[in-house]
Amino acid sequence: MIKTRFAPSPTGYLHVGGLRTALFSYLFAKKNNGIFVLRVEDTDRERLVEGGLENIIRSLQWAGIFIDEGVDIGDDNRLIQKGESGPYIQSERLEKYHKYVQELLNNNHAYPCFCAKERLAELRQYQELNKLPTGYDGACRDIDKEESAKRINSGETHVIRMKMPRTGTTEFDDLVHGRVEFQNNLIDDQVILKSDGYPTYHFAVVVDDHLMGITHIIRGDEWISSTPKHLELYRMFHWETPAFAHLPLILNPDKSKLSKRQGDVAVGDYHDKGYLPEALVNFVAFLGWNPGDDRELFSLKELTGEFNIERVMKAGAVFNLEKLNWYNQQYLRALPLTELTELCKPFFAATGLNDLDFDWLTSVVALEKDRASTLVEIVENTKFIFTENLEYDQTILVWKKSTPEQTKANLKKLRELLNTIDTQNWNKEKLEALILGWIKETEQGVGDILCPMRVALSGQKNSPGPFEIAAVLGKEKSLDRIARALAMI
RNA sequence: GGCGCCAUCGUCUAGUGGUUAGGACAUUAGGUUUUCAUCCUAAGAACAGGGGUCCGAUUCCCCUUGGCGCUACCA
Repeated sequence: MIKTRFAPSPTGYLHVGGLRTALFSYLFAKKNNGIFVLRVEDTDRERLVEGGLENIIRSLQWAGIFIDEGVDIGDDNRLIQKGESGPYIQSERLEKYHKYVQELLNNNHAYPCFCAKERLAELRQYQELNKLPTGYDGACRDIDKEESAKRINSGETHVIRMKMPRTGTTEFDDLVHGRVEFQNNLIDDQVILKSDGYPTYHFAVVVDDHLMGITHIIRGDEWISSTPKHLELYRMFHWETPAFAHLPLILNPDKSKLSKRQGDVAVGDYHDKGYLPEALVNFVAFLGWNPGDDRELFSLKELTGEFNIERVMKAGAVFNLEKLNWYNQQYLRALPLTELTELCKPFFAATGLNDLDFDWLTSVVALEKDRASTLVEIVENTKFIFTENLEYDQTILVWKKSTPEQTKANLKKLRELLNTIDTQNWNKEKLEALILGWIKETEQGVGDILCPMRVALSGQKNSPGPFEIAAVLGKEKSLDRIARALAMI
């Protein structure tokens, strides 16, 4: 049985890189009828953020990624843990780590290290200054057991380090990179248990992946260099090693690892800006993967069917916001209008527009459905509908091929004509038929009439067409706006 | 500094020992349109460099260069 996991640290929010890692782990598990686990790696007590874990799980749920086993949010909105290999939160597993550390100590695979942080800092400084490889020098590696026992009993602070072999190589076959090889003597003795009694990532990840029966470790490329340490731990314990797949990094436009400095990186930010989860997921899936042909639009379900770890790229991929916008536009358009309106409602509410008639709001949203690329854009671009006293810029109001006098006269006649339509017949089709018919009949320029009309109704340089807007505004408001515009010329 | 990973249009990518090196986003130009957007049409745009192997390399190998990652009692 295939089992994968996503193992975030609850340091605040879900990073889009994290989303992609979670997505690929999830897809790989689902594709193979396997199990997807969520484990929480909270061994760094200083970086914990209140509510960070809930936020991460909510973001995953928003994206459509649900957890088979591990930490989740239950129906009562509380954190729950499900599965046989719990607890799934590392801070609740300390006893297990201590047991395995002890085993390593007993077998002489690990040793207590009493080096003060200051000494380590000096050591590194010296190494850097002299352009030597940095790393622990093994000062405590050969302290004899009796002495270290004595020092520990006397209360001396210490960490536990694993003994890396000083010779040989460690190699493994990565599912995306192929064979990767490292020289053992260049890897220093990693701390596995910190002085506060918490394990380091390197130790906890190995113990947990083993105990939880993880078969495939799918994680970011930044871990590839520390894989030999993990492999050595598996060897020390005589545990079967899982398969590894190191995913290419998602990059900033300058090709560095995607970071907050250069744009939004939190999944929540994209939600807040009005991106649809389907679009983000589709986009992020294509950062480092493709189906091998020209198809680009994939639902999560379709991705599950098509995903193939062998088709994952080796090189990092730049996060291209314009392409995301395009994806979002595609999904926006594909959405039924009522559903789209429903999704827009909270965004309207955020600008103070509450309790609007739903059917009418639907017609407002329809104005921008095929034009906007985010939900926020829909709201922003339809703001003029709700604005009470529009201000007009005369240079826009008067069409470039016309004069103020002409415009004034045209709008006046237009208004009179519009007044002949009664409220029941006030809809886009009728308006269009009437006005276009009149323009044709009187042999006027289309732009001479429609342009000022559109600006009078919207106050905008650019907007949807005049008939759609008029229909949404209704007769009274439309005539009112034209009158106001008239007064401005 | 050391180690590792990577390298096709600006970006995401397809692709093959022999192709006019394909698509998408973006860009530019034209067309449709009452503005903008949409839509349609077209164009420009890439195999990092140098050695091999081979009849032939973008493709296989090596080197160089460049980019990135790691190098913590962070993950």
